[in-house]
Amino acid sequence: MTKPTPAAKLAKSFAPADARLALTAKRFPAFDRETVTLARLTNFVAKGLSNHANRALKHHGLNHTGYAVMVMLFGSIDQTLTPSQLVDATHEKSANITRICDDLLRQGLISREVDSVDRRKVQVRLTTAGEKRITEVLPDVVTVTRNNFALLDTAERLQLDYLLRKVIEGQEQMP
Amino acid sequence: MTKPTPAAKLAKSFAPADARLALTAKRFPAFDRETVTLARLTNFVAKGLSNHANRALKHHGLNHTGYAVMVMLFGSIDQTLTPSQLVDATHEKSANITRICDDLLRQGLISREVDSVDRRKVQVRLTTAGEKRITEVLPDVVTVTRNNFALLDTAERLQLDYLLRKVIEGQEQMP
DNA sequence: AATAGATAATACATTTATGAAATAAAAAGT
DNA sequence: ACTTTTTATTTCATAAATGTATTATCTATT
Repeated sequence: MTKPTPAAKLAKSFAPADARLALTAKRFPAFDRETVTLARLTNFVAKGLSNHANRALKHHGLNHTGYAVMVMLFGSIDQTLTPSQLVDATHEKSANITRICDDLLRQGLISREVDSVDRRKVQVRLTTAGEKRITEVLPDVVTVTRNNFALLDTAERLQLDYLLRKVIEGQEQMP
Repeated sequence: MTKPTPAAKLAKSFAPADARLALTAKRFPAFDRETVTLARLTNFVAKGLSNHANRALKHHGLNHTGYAVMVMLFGSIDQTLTPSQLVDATHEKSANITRICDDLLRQGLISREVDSVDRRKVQVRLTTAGEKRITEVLPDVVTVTRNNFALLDTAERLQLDYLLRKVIEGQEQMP
């Protein structure tokens, strides 16, 4: 038998990837099967999260990135952030923030105003329509998001939270 | 004081997101802060993984998705899979697999052949050049991938593996 | 106060990814 | 045998994301 797959009973849709990575590890000894598997698992979970969120958001005229921007604005003082702060909060690249804000602006969900103190900065603010939209959308998306993690109990969620932050901490130390 | 952030010392780059989500939870009681946070953390870790991998892959003429395709082929019998099997192994959409294979074919790293038994199917196979390329690339990418998880010990890696699979299991049960 | 360097945001070209439709072949049902 | 349905892949139009360059403004240094 080949090396046992961790938690073999779980997550059938990951089985094909498991099988391929197991064989790669066999053929290429330096292959670090566990960390590569973790990378693929993370990628897969992230895809599932955004796919499910997008489905719930589509008929609200949003996708998961536009939604992320609006949530971050909603959770900010005066419902206002600069594009740079949106980059920091969403981890999207600045060019993507510009593009997404262009779209939200077209929909009338945000406004843009040059900062009067530092004129390099732009203040992006949720409009009344934007606040209305996000509060309409939130219940749906929150439910969908929760469903992704429905099988984890409270302790497991906290553990996952901790482990993911520890990974990020490691990533921050990478060149 | 607002509710304490889990593992507050860890992962500075997630602090802005934490702050926004905390305030959103305050303003919108139905907001499930912990699961939404988990979703953002997962998204962020996945971004970091692909960004770091892409940097290591760029001067090998690959990106992380093309690399994923080649690894899955490398770990397959006769180093051959159909596009559908590549979809199952990589979790990329079929149209994307077609596009990526077009590129790998242009580079001479794979071959495509119509299956003689079931003529709907296409057998995608790693060429000699493809095998050479992937074995050149693997050490670099494996090192980079490992570095992402450098701060986790063995038990934590197994725990993360288990939790991610449990999330996937939950996602599989979603409509 | 003039200049050099850093920061902020956007524009543009290109790459990457997707949904939906089209094409083709096999399998299932009649 | 014939029709319907399902499966497999690709095509095409579009969306989403990125890297790099550009413009503008601020900060620090001389």
